Amino acid sequence: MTTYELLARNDLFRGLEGPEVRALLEEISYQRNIYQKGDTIVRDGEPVTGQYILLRGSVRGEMVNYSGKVIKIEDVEGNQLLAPAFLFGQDTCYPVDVIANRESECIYFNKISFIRLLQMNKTVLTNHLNIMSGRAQFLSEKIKFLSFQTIKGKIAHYLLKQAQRKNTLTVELPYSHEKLADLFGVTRPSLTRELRELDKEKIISARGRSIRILDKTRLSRLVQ
Amino acid sequence: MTTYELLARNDLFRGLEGPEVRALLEEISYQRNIYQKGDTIVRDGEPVTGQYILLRGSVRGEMVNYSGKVIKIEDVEGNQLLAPAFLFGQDTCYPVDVIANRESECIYFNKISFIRLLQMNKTVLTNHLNIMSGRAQFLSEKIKFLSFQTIKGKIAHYLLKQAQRKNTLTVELPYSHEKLADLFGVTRPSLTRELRELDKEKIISARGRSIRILDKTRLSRLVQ
DNA sequence: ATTTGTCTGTAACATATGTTACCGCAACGG
DNA sequence: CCGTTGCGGTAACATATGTTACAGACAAAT
Repeated sequence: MTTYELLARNDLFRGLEGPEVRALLEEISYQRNIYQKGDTIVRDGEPVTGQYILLRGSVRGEMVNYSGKVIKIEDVEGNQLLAPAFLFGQDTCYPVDVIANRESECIYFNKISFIRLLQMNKTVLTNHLNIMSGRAQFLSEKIKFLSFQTIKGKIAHYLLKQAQRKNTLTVELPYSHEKLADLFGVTRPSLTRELRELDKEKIISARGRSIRILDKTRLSRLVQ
Repeated sequence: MTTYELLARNDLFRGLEGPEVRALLEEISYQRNIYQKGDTIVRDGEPVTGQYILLRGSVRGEMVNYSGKVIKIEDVEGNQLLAPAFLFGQDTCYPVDVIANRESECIYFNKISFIRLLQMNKTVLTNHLNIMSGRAQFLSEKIKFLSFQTIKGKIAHYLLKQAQRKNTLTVELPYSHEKLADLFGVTRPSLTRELRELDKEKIISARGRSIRILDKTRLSRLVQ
């Protein structure tokens, strides 16, 4: 697949065909780079001078805190923008190291070129606004979530949202307890314990990943 | 002060003069509304169809959870965009009720007009990208903060950041323990207790709001 | 068929934090 | 001068959650 076809599948170019993407990119300067597993793509604290797009591969964001300990922040898989919310704004330094998990390919626009790109095409502009909005919405949701004090509160909130979205009382968890616990910011055994307890209290029926809401009223009361 | 002069001081129009703002707005349709104390400006769950700008006054965002309890999310004072990150993206419904704290004035662009505005002027476009980035950066910072598990970790992180910013070892807390505890997402007695303990361990010297970092190395180790 | 790894379930125990209540101090206004 | 108020400090106790470790179920790989 050509770079243009790959890019046409990226959210930034959603709605455009390969040839249109090609026409846009012919007017704009950019670089392509291939990184090997373990290569550092950007460093924590480095100024953000442009926009990277991960075409293929997988990278991770790592944060180093004052005491030198490394914390993985998140994985980014294939065909996405890296740190779309850090090219603009006051604090235009990368908040993390970005390191390739395996062989990965990136395309890079410097800031001026990227702004031109946004101005040249209305679709690209609205796509980018969508991406940034999506990011902020994701973060905002995550904060609400982290603010629910108890694990049961988080479970209740999560289940009620899922149930509401699909308009059903049975929820098939889309992740393992392990991943879900990460999402909730708690440990796996604690999450499992609380799920078991809700099951014992007959508020939900939980067997592994499949959960059925038995008593919506009591479940609702658990949301802080 | 005219509407144009007011808007010219808004971050969205930063870099433009009153007459330029006027020229832009003459080409674009918008509404002006005045709200009285207690009026609801937007409702939780309502679809976002355009962009509000709070010209003057003060509003608050309130969230109602499943169990009907009201939680204040944040205050927005004068001359700012309301929910700049929710006009685009998937989830284009307001996540909160927005209610006027006192008499307030808003200007409203529908989505189409707003996109036109962004396209008409490069300065406005980059300003808006800056606003949205700034929002995401703020949220991202907040998440990092909430993720530090222990209260001591939060204190350490906070103090080290303050100290670094002002390049000094003495920090005068800008808030009461009460407010700071809110910011940290913990209770006031707990925050005070931890501060006292750090003082006892001679890692900091804390007397009320004035704090002096005594052992930066050990303080750093507390950041998770 | 056996091994391997991943996932859920479980338990004992440690610990961080919340809850509630009270004290004393300083600032302030009547 | 004296009550009021807001704030920091403190303590006893309750509880939520983390830590660590292990066991069984199941699927994938060999």
